[in-house]
Amino acid sequence: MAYREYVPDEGGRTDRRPTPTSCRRDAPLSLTDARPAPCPATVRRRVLARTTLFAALGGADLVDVERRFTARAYDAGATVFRAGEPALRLLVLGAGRVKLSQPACPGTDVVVDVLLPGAIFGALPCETCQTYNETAETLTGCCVLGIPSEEFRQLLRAHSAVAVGTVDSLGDHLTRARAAVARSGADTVEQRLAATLLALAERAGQVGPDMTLLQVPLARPDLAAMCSTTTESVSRTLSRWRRLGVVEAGRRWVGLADLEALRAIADGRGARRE
Amino acid sequence: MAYREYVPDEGGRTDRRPTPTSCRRDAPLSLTDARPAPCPATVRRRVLARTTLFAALGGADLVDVERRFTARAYDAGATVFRAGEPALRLLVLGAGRVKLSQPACPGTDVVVDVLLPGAIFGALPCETCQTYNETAETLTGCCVLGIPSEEFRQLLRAHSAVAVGTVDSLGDHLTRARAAVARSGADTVEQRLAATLLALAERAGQVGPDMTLLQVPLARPDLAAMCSTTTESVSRTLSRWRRLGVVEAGRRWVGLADLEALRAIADGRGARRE
DNA sequence: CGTTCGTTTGACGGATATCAATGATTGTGG
DNA sequence: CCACAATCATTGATATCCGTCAAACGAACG
Repeated sequence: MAYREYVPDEGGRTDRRPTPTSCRRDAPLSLTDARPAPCPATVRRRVLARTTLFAALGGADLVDVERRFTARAYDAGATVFRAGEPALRLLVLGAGRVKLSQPACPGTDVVVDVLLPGAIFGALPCETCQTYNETAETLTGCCVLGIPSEEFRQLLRAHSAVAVGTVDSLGDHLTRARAAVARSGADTVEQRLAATLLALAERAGQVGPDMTLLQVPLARPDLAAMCSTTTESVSRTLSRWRRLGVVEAGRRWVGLADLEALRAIADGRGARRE
Repeated sequence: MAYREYVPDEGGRTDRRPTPTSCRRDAPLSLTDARPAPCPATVRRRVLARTTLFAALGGADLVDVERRFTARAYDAGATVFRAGEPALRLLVLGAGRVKLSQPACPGTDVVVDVLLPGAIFGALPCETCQTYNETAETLTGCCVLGIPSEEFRQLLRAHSAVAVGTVDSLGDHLTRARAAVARSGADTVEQRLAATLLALAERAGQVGPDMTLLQVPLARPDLAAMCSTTTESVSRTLSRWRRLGVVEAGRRWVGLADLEALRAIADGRGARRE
């Protein structure tokens, strides 16, 4: 993992015992209620230092780089930018979770990625990107660092370490995006959803005694938009898996109880027997 | 477009008149029969100079960079590397067309991108890429330039212009990959196929008097693997569109006759009436 | 001329999108 | 503190797109 959370995890809140009166559980995520984190300079520097982007940067350079970024805090559910708006700033996610979605057929959006702290997004340096290609919405309270895209290009040229870091970061994003394309090729909803959840667990899974909890507060429509399916199908599938003991899930959270079974499902072997 | 073909287009062969005895036409692509192009040093340099990667590089630097690359020619249908093999070399496509595919559910591959000259592929610089994530196969005769990935990292650090170019190139690839994710979210095969063809036309469309010819020799299974569907569905859809006068298509080639209609289809308005 | 590959077309069944209604949870304002 | 609204999640019934199986056809190649 390129980056470890700097926000205290509020450890205690992870006590999930089954509420007897309900098949659901209290949302066990430690992120759901994260308030918009303020980003003082020292925190900013720590955040940047941990990103793939600026990992290779020395102390003095880091300060120089940090100075150019401005920070902004967002509530959960806020829109950072919208697809089609002029792309002015390159952003680095300091804390929280952000989802990137693109409009597909009018009316439906597809979630192309979920970002963890350290990710770069917004006005990526590329040839013909005058406008944002995606819409960025916060899934939790977030701290976002930003820099005018022009200025970032200067940084690239000035600090070769930044350029190398950016290359690495973009390489990761590209790898992940292509994996998403491959995932979306699976023919059944079961396979796509299983693969999507496993990929999320890889990046944002909090391993617990009886399940791996996805530290991303995704609602059913979000999951649907990641799997090219509908809210209802996601719900049905999760219910079925819950009955089989493969996952646990509630309002805006999912935990993976049986990773091996999910892998089997993703590969087209196993599951489904109603 | 970041790059213009350096292989002579053999212009004359584009005379496609409808063969009366058949609904198909002679393959009108000027690439299908491209023999594996030899890549002498001067050509190599010209190729590299035109890529986004090395666009900003000065003359002396360019020579230095070029010297480190080795060239190799491939026949059409050759495998450059396979997913899972140790990722040793970063490659730059000099001439021809390459498709990248990832194994999805066992047995089915998904085409995650089609590469044009100038594209980088293979061992992309990213954090944890020990093995190739995709399989690269040539769709035409190709000239491929390669460099050990370690050596490329040195290049990145040594020439900041290379690093900036790489960032731009990766940004383009990422943009395209995310667009592919969004495309694959459309629910009907018609929409996905239309969007895919339009995206291809944008990059590799040769505009003619009565249609835009896709200069990529994609077979039906290839198109199917780009749209997450089956050969049969692609064939049926193309046949329907052919009857409506929206496209023309034959063995390993597709021409778009009515772009506006295709856009309407991709957006979920229009088409289908058998 | 025969073989092979790429493509086309048909028939059928199943997975899933769609429509619709209910239930659970959260937050708000009285 | 409670009632209400709003959001999110679940479940059912139905229609249909499309994946699967099967077969035939045309083009290319030796």
